[in-house]
Amino acid sequence: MATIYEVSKLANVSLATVSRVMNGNTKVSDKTREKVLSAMRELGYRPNATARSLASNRTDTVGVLVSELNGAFFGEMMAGIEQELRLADKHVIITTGHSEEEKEKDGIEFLLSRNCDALILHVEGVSDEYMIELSKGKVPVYLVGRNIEQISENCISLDNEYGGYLATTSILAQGHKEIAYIAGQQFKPDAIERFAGHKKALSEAGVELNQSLFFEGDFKETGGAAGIKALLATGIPFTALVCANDEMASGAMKYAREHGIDLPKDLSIIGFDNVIFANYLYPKLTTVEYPIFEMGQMGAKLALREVYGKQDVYVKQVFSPQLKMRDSTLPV
Amino acid sequence: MATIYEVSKLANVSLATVSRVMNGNTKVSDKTREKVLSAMRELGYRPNATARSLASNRTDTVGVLVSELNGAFFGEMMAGIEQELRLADKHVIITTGHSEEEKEKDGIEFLLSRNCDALILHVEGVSDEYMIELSKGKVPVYLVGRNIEQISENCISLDNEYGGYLATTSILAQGHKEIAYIAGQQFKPDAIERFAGHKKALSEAGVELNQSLFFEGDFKETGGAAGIKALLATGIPFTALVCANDEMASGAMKYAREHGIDLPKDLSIIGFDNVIFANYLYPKLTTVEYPIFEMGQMGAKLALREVYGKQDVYVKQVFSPQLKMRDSTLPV
DNA sequence: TTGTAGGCGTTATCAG
DNA sequence: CTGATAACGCCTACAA
Repeated sequence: MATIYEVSKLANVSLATVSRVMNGNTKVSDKTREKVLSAMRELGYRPNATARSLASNRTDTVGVLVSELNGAFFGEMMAGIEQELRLADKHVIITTGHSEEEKEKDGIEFLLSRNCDALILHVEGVSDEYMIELSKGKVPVYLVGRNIEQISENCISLDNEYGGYLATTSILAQGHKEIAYIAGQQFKPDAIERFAGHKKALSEAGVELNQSLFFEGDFKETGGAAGIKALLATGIPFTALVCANDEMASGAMKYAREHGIDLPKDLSIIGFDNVIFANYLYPKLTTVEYPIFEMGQMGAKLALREVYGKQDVYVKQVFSPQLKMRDSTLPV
Repeated sequence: MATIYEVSKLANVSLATVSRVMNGNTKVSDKTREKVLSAMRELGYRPNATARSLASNRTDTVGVLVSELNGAFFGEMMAGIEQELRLADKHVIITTGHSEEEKEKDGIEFLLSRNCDALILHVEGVSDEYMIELSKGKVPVYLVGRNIEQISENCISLDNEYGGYLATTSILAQGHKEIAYIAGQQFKPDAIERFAGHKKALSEAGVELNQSLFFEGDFKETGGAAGIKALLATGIPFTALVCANDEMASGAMKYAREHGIDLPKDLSIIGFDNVIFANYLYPKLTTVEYPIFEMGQMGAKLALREVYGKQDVYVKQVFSPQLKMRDSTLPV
């Protein structure tokens, strides 16, 4: 593989000049540039990323951590991040945290060990304090899908509480009063906030929250099925079921149908996220849209602007959820 | 950040010895090792991955290219790859090819520019010839989900034709004779092979293939909807619909239902892949299982064995699909 | 605008 | 088993 040295010899210029042509920072005369470029072509020269990193102290690599690589939600998020970064010629190195504190920390360490220029994280297990501490480190850290007051300038977040509020409000507007709820793990900020929105909507409407109709799920299909099973087992009637995400809603729908519940007539179900398959379920799932693709993009843009000095990229940091009315909810 | 140099000074040994302790290849006396290790601890030393790469000509990084980052299928594949590689302390850098020849080539270039130690690809747009040529290069290339005869020792693949055969055979076994087909893009090997299996099953059963009941989709929900729409528009009756993947099946199901078709009574639909949501559709989708998570793992293992010299890892290269009988297909 | 020279932090090759 | 020392390929003051 040709090195910069051979190029400089062939082009009859110094190493520095070749470097300048590559990087385009400094001025180089057109004639010189041409000489260099043609030498590069002739040798099929390709810069060595590693050497470049060592000398420049930049790797052009952004580390990304998500809870899971499968799952519709994270897929969209990664797609948004990758698209943006790739356009800017930055490499994405990816790893998972599985929503567990220790694994998330390991994952972050793992990314840091690679000398990433920046980190974009979707973490659910680690504490705010940990993140604040991490942010003081040398490597800039950006958070997608989570807002931490003290480092909010590094966060891209959704107003989850409002989303939860929207969901339940729409259910209430359809006249439901007996409403069950399947939540996400209550250590996850998303889950907590959505549930807070739910409670707020109820209280505003003067509807009492029935603790027996609350189930803590896990944001997965199976959790949704387990949830509705438990809720039905209470024997307490309910006409609507609010799920903290679409996966659980789909699990609940499946279970309900298998147990003779006629959807949506007997039971209205609403989800959260609006992942792609929500629209392909039957009945089509009413849900709250979480613009995670765009939020992923924004996380990437934030990094591009702050770390790589891309000026004038617009970054929106706080997103608002939106209700997607479909067929899985019906007036009581 | 402490460097190896400071460690060597504190431990009173040479750079080389510190390096040996880190890498554990060469023998170092226990006493020396302890000295070095404690010096490392004291300084909070962490090796610089970049410098290490430059000197060793290894990056401990594997480049992965998939068509899309969203999508249930690719999510599983990446999860399998990442899990395996992470366990072996290898970093995964990921990018997309969007099933287009040029973009795939760009993506591969992009990964190569990062000096990956190996590439694991799921490519659909590039030709066999291109891949064979690429394999002659310096960087080992492994293919998941595609088999190319000349480089089959680097491939992890599924017997797609058999899968297609299985699907249609199961439909025929239920007495269907009027069978429509929604295929994937006919430049993609998967799509071609599955369809070949379909034809084989038909011909074995003495059922004639009706060209008018063939539609070339795009492996996406929307393509499935467009497909069934076109098929219905022919006016030719059919009692079963074979889709080349689950996404299209789900799109077709949605469209069918919206147009008054009673599933599965009026129409049996079968998919391919067995992505997670197949089981949450209504009716639950009969499909052919594609063990892509495991295949991703195998791709990673192959790389670990061949590139990183991990002995004795067992690698299975050819997988067999399996029929998943569910509720979306019914005897005629 | 261009060239020179000293790093960047490790690994690897030799000796010892 | 351990130590010097030259790479590794490029960047970046600084000088010209």
